Amino acid sequence: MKELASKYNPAEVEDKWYSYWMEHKLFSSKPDAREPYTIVIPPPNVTGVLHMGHMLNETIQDILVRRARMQGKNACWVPGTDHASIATETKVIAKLAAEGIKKTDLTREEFLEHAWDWTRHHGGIILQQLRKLGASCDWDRTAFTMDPLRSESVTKVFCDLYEKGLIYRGLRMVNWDPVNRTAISDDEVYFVQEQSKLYYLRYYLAEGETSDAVSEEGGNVVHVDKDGRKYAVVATTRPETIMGDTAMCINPKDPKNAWLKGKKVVVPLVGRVIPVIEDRYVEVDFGTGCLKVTPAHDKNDYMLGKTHNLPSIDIFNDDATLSEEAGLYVGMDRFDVREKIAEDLQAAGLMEKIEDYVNNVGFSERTKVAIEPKLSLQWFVNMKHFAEISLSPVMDDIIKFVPEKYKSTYRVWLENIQDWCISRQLWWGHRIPAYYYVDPADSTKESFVVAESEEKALEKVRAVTGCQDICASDLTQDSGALDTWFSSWLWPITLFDGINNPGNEEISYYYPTATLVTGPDIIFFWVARMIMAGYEYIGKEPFKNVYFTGIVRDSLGRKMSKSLGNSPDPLELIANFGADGVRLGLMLSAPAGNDILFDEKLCETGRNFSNKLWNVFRLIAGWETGSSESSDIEISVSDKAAIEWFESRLSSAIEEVNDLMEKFRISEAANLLYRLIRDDFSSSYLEMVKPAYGTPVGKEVYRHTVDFLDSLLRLLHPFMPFITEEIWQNLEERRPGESLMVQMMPQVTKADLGLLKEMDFALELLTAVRGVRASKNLPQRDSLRLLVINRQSGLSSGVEALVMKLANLSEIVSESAKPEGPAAGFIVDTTEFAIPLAANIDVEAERAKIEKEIAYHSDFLRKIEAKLANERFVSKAPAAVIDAERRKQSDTVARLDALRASLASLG
RNA sequence: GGGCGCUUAGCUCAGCUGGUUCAGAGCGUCUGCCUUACAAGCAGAGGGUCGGGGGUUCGAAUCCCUCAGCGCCCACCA
Repeated sequence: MKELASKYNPAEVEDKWYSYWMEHKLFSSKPDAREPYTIVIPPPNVTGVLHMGHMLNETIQDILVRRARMQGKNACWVPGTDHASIATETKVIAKLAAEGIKKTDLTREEFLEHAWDWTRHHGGIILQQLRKLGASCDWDRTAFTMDPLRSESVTKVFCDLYEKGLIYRGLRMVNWDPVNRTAISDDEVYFVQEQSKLYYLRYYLAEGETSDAVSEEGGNVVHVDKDGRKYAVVATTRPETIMGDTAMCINPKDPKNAWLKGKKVVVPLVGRVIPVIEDRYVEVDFGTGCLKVTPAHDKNDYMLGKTHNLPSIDIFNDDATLSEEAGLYVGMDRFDVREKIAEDLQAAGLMEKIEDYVNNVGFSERTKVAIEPKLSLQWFVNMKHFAEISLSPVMDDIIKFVPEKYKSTYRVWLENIQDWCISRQLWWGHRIPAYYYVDPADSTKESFVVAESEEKALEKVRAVTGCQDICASDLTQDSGALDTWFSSWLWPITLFDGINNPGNEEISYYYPTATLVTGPDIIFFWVARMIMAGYEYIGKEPFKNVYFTGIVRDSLGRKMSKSLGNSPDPLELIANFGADGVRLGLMLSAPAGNDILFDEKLCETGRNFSNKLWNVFRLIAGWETGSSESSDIEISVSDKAAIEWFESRLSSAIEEVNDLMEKFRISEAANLLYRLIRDDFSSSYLEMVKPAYGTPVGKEVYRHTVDFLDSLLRLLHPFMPFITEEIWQNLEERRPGESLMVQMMPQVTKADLGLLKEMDFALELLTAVRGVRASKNLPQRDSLRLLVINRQSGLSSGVEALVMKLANLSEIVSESAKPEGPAAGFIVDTTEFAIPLAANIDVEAERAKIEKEIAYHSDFLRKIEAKLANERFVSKAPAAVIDAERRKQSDTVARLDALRASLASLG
């Protein structure tokens, strides 16, 4: 055995084993007779880089996959990336802008060329980084949401849903991103409370409107200017939209504004005469109770416009500058207009007042620009059908959500679902397979067909129109692209080619997948929609479990972000602490669904533990098994007890780990293994069987110890794959290509509960003796005598021998009473012990200590006795509980007796 | 405005179906140790009225009500 460094060096080890696993194709999966265990990666953005959120996510997936593999399942983890339509397009535009190129100067083809360049250049870095983490993905399966197979599937699905009437094109109020000049879905809008202003504008009664009959009676609030002209006041946060006003609205039950009923008013500055309509939608108490209605630029106004048949005036261009339609401020930006028009209104005497106001403003998630509600022709998926097929599987736990609380989030969303706007006015993405043509019978009419290809579209057009002269150049494909999620929602299906090639071997074998690991932030974007697509296209759930991780925050609880600079670079962490160290650190405090407050300290704990394990190996590897004769030496009772105990301990730990993993309590499982290895195996077991310096270890002890370590390595492997492989490979002779990765998890054997309990007692006794040593300054190398006073029951000889060895006792003697002379006394369970001391002890301190104990236990006893004296308790509580209570009572009495005896012996 | 969740040791959190000697773990703190695997270590110690109040129960950290504080999601009244 070569010389082993006392410090574990992950950098040397990790790359070596990753290459080894790759070389021997250990991540590779093909359908076979075994039970499949499939995980599809939540595809990161193709041009993204690894951040802490990914680290958490991918570590969990790797743990699940590696564990399943070691349980004999055919584990398959499919990696890939997402084209991230809007995110990538935004980045490419920014990059071009830096080079002085505007998107509008390019053709679609030229732009896509740039985008593909960018993708090739920056793409897939993140997948390379995942290897550093140890991710056991089947890299041969690496997919991209915009590769040919996935693209073809997307187009097919679009056409299919259109045929089924589940996709439609319609004029709707959508969220418009004026920077990217595209519609976005409701889910891509976030709201921010903003400090803004509420402008109160004067809407004068139109010429010829008589209001003579109006009196102030009945609660009417009539505004009159100095010239005696009557006007209404409208409060708005967006005065720049008045050019689009086509009505003013009041609540029919509003007494303040009753005088306006049926009247017409004049839009300030614009001069347009608009009617006053009535709708209960208007809040009487907000502002003045008068609402300006701009059907083209507000969702609610749009609804009002529809109900009351109002005209709609679109005053904005696609970039949110004022259009010709506005008539005023043409070409100016909306926010500049807001300031300008406020001044102009003021100057014209049309501004009643301006108040500070806090309101919620919607922003585009991608470009961080205020979204503009805009009426436009877009493509939608009818979600009613999908909501129906996807609710009950989650409610009935056919798809299990961990943690469960997200079930209700999911239900509420589905119950209030809106149609999904899937068209984007972007180029980077799957192009919408709709083809427009001018109707040959009526040149003013534009029609369209939806088809998988231009050829098929042409056929359709010819069939529909009956006109064979139409050729490809007469067709114009929709210039828009599809929402990224319209490809992601098919991910678990398209990874196995289940759309183009339904029922193929792969989809039949790997689908439904086992567990999806993702953040709750994309439960609607992605999780829900995958469930929908899964049932629609395969008729089965896409996954059996969804494990929602929390958000990784910094130690102050702040979200990690680039701008705060509080996000550590994962690769740097790996370089500092080893991938294993980082993985364990993350897992030690990452309960499902709870945010994790990340601190590098965690990784340090992980690294320290790696080192611990490494030294465990060094110790065992360094043991001499001695000459062949020594192998005949009979095993000592203490070694035998140690082995039997750890066997039981290990078995019960395996059982616990199985249970925890079953319940996705991953961090608890990590914690358990951490303690099992550090405390039970290293601190206790190894110290028990460790041979004296220079003496050989017995063959049987060695054999068992190696087996124990082997089992521990298997259990730990999913969490810390590199170091466990390194040690496993060196622990015994291995054949080329052999790997811990594909060994079986250790099985539960029978745990001897009596022995476990006995050892707990022994370890407690050991701690007590060490406590005496620490407080009395008695070095470990000096052996002590231990007296057992009035012994009730004994330890087995093996365990007793272990206590003697670990506590360095010369003997354990039974006495009927505590003998005279200085001694340190203590009680474990109900037994009193004493260690005779050479020097005098501090009697007063000792007395105080014992008295404190007596007080505590007396109080405890009082409570128990009160309980047992309670008639209702004795008659109502189950027998087992009463028995336990009686046992507590007698134990406490015994303990108190011992304490009092101890006190008395102090003299 | 609606919904969900949280509050247990200095910090981060377990504590599951009310009862196991139940008040726990890790980290941090303090004390002593360079003991031939490991100072990235070992041994020992201290530390909590389980957010406040009320109720149910023989029995409550655990169930119910209420108050306070915190967090998240949804909705978007100009």
